[in-house]
Amino acid sequence: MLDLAILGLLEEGDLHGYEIRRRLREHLGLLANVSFGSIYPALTRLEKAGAVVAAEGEPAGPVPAAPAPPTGSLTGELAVFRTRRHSPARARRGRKVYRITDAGRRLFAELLEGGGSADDARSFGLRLAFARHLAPQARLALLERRRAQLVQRLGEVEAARTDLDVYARSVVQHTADSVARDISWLDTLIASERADLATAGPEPAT
Amino acid sequence: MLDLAILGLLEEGDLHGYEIRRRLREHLGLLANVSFGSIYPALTRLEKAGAVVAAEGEPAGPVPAAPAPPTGSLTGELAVFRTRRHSPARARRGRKVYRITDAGRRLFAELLEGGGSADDARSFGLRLAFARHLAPQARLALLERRRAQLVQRLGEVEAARTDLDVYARSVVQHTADSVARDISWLDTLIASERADLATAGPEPAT
DNA sequence: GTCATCATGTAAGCCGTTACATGATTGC
DNA sequence: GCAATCATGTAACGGCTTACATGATGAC
Repeated sequence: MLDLAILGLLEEGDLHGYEIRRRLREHLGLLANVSFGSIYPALTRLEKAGAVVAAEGEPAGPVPAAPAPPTGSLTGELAVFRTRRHSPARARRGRKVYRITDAGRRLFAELLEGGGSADDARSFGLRLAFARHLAPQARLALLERRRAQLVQRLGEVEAARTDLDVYARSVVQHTADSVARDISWLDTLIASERADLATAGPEPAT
Repeated sequence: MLDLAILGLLEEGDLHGYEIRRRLREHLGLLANVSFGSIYPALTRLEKAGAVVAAEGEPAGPVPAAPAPPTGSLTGELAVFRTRRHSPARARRGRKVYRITDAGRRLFAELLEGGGSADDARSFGLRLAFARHLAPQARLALLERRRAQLVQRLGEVEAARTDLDVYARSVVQHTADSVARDISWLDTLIASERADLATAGPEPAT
């Protein structure tokens, strides 16, 4: 799950560990408390797996890094700028900037789809937050899979109509309400995706 | 957290591991996927700590177990009945029925208050589900502590107004809405608790 | 020159999972 | 007698946390 988040952030620009953590806390509310003890090992692991490469201190390369492809996001370039604010010629030592590789992009795509199979709320939220990188059909599939899960969960929760006391009942009830709300949220997202599919490309596809 | 759940269930009647798991899935929607690999080690741990005692196969004791104190819940007694459905005289071998001890009750009370300090949603939900066992003031304190946490979280989420794309923004927005909803739910609970305190015992206390 | 912040990393441990192994009881 | 369920347990591992250790950089 952390891998997915890291790869997703690296998709829009090179970053070092400290910065990755900062963005995790700031941008996504999910994964807010992720700590260094998780991030650095994860980066090492990803590097060993060939999903990312580390450029220690950006050794005076004339070509900065991200060639600013039209990804639609300025964040990456801003980060590079901010990084260089102080020492325009000398790179900061001991700072490892990571860049995603082609293999990493493939891994990211795989994780984004159902690869890791983790089906909790956090995992879904994370996937959806990066859904921009997903093909329209895959996006729709993600939403519908999640919806089905929630519907099932709602059924289970509502079946638990036992002799609970006030407090337990309140918890169960509020949980059920929350799940129901999540489902209708998903419904609006699904409707919106369907509309996009209908207008943009009404091809029958595979 | 599991310890809390187990002790809470044992407060209203003696149970064996398998049954504990069943109730966890059924009653509380939280902790729905807790597995045997967690429960049995947890029980062993609690037994070693003196929080529970195990009666292997209920060795023909004439006094069943829970002397049916007026806890207000019939669940425990029902469980005992169901357990005995088949073999009224002969106990099932290899089945370990656990009973909570005084030390266990103390541990339970401690965990129920802020002992373990874990402040996630699950932990709170679990505590609230057992809030009946809490003193009114402690109950109120629990609710208000949680409320403060959520308010802070809401602030952080709303501060994250950066240049997110549609999907990420939707996730953040829905998260914020959910947190806001949780807060107003807590508000009704808090109001209700205050009302109870005002009518039942308007003592200034400590 | 010292303090806050930036930055990376390691070690120990918690809390839970899956998978595996085993056996009793009951319904048919 | 056989299968489904009930019932208990172990082993290996996963993912993340806290706490610790270290050092560079920049502000003042």
